[in-house]
Amino acid sequence: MVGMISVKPGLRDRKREETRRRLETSAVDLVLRNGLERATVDEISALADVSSRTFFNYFDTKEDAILGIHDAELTPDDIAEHVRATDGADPIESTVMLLIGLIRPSIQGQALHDQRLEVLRRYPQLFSRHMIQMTRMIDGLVNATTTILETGSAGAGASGAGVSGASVSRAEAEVLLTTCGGAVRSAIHEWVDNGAPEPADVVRVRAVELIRSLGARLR
Amino acid sequence: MVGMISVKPGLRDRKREETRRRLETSAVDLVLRNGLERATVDEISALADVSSRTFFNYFDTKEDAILGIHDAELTPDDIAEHVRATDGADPIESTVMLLIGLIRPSIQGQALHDQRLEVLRRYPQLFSRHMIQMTRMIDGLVNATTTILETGSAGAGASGAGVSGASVSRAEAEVLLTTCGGAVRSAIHEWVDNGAPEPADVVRVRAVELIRSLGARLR
DNA sequence: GCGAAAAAATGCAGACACGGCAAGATGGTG
DNA sequence: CACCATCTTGCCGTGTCTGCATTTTTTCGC
Repeated sequence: MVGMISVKPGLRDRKREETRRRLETSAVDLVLRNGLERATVDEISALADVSSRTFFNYFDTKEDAILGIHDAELTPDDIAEHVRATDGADPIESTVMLLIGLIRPSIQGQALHDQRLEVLRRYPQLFSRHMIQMTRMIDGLVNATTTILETGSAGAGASGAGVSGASVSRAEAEVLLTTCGGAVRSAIHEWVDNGAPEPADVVRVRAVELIRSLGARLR
Repeated sequence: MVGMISVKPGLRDRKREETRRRLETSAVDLVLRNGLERATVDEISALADVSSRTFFNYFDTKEDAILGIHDAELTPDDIAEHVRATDGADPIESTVMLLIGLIRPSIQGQALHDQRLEVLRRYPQLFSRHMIQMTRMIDGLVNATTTILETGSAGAGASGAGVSGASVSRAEAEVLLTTCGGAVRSAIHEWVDNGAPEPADVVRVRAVELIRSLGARLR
């Protein structure tokens, strides 16, 4: 479900993508214009030229639209795919990349980019949404990883996603992933507070750095 | 605001405490009886013999009532107090104790105890509420710690809460605290999934163990 | 005790998020 | 073109949560 939808978009899917984009930009625009509270789903939908009912066909909550979160479910296959793609890389680095990839849309929406950053700067509460999302991802990750380890469906490459080895309890995996998620969150936070030059790279490097630093401190 | 409210409860405060307790038990009861979705604020309030309007004088959200979360604000003074109380203890251990203390009510409500655990077992989504709460606490903690470090209001004991030393960036502190929070969350999760014998001790020990294990793995 | 002041409870009205359902519009396909 | 799947939309309901004005309850000085 990650890199396999490239045969041909088709008008339908293009329109759907376009509508989603319009909803996201409308949401961000209205939040910046009227404030987070005063931006209602009705207004956002109206500005995007769809019914407010349709809004909920695209997003679960208002905040998801603002952040551009597609509720990315993470299947065991996705993990396996990622493991394969980043084979040989450092486990921590690989894990951080995976997590960043999941919330990338919310921080890298091209034209929305600057405005979305401004929103995050003005309403830092939205970061908690990131954390929730991250937690859900982590749960999914742990489950998926467990599945992989049990079924061995990732083949010989099952030792790369940072949760490698058979002697890792579920709790240990959760803690490791939570730490990575927290590092990513903090790195994004820093990055937003500054001007935010190049996206993923800076964040990734900083996140890994933070994890290393923690490792040193836990001695 | 932590250990100083012991002069004399007074009728008012006792009643208030009682009402809160009734709301919490009513919430838990109804969730177990009718399910999480079908338990409405109106029902909960009715069962607790207060108006549904009053409900929101006690809790911000329905889930807060179910979990028994009082929205514990953490002031710099609280931190200083805690630092003083756990002076000499291991920084990690001290930090874990602080975090556990903040969500203790939600896992240690005496008579509610078993039922609340059953709720958590049936609806694990509620754990995410814990995580939000934890994140908020962490933000508060980081801010408070910064204040302490700047003003030095904790006196000579400012080097105990796990965020000691002057060379700790905000991001580093966040990551460390997030890790501790994640460890506590996972420890509670495990503890709930089992029968849950003695509360705080088991959770604390396990959480610290998880953090140590992570430290070893981050080599 | 008693009466004023503070605090809490309540009722009411309403904004808003979100969901189910069924009818209508529209792109994909043989 | 016709058929099917999917998407949109309107309608209406339920439930969360808030502001405001009013009433009840507790506290406290006297």
